[in-house]
Amino acid sequence: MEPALDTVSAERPSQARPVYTENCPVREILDQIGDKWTTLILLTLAAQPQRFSQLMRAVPDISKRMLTQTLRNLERDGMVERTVFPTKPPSVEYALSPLGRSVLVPLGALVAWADSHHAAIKAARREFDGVR
Amino acid sequence: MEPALDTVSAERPSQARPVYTENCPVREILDQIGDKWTTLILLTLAAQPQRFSQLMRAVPDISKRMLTQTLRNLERDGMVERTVFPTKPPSVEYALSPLGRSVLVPLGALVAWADSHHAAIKAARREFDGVR
DNA sequence: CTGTATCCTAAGCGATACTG
DNA sequence: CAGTATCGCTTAGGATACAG
Repeated sequence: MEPALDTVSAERPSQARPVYTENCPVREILDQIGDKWTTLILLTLAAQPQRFSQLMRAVPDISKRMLTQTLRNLERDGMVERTVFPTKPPSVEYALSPLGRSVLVPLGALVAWADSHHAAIKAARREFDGVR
Repeated sequence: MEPALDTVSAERPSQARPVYTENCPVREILDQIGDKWTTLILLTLAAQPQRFSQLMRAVPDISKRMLTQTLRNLERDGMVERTVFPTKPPSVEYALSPLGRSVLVPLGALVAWADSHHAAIKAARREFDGVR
């Protein structure tokens, strides 16, 4: 498999080449992870498997529509497993799959970075907005 | 500063509490990193500082409008430094700041994850789409 | 060469009502 | 409880034309 990160090319050290072109699978994945809810759901499920209504409460401002949609996409990508218990009324539990747990490592690192640097970013913004 | 990751609460082990509420600074940062172009620009600048037109070539399908906008946001957040050389016609160089280089660590890890797992994801999708 | 301004479309998402 | 269907708004973002 090709390495994704086509950075400085040895043959042409002064010229960067295109990195990710249009139908790049890495782009696709990043796009989904970067959508409004996916990361939040993954982080919430990291704590423990949870039912639909628990997730609704854990992510206070998500709509049923978007929760369903996000969960379906995650299930489709093999990151989340969905289990239906035939109680009445039915209850459904969502849990991270091994793949889902594995993405949590780099994702958690990114969240940790955001948490420890958001003060610096806020300061940079004030500076920038003040200057111009 | 509070830890961002409010996962399993010790007091109420069977109940997850809300993770990130609406005006969470971590959400803001993730939203920008997760937009269509920011990560691509950061990765491209990781190779070397580059001029506007070089970036246009390096990211083949970005528009001038979005390149400008993404660079401005990154500059505003203190991740990218913009230097104007008073040549004629003017040339402008963009480079990562220390903050920009620091985010590249977790971001690079995430990209590496995406690269090494996109085959598994594609397989999961085929499975899912085939079953239902 | 490095932008800015305007217009316009497509996608994302929320609100609401309905269903097994 | 756990969804689905429909609607309509809002925003992201592409195309194009213009400017310093």
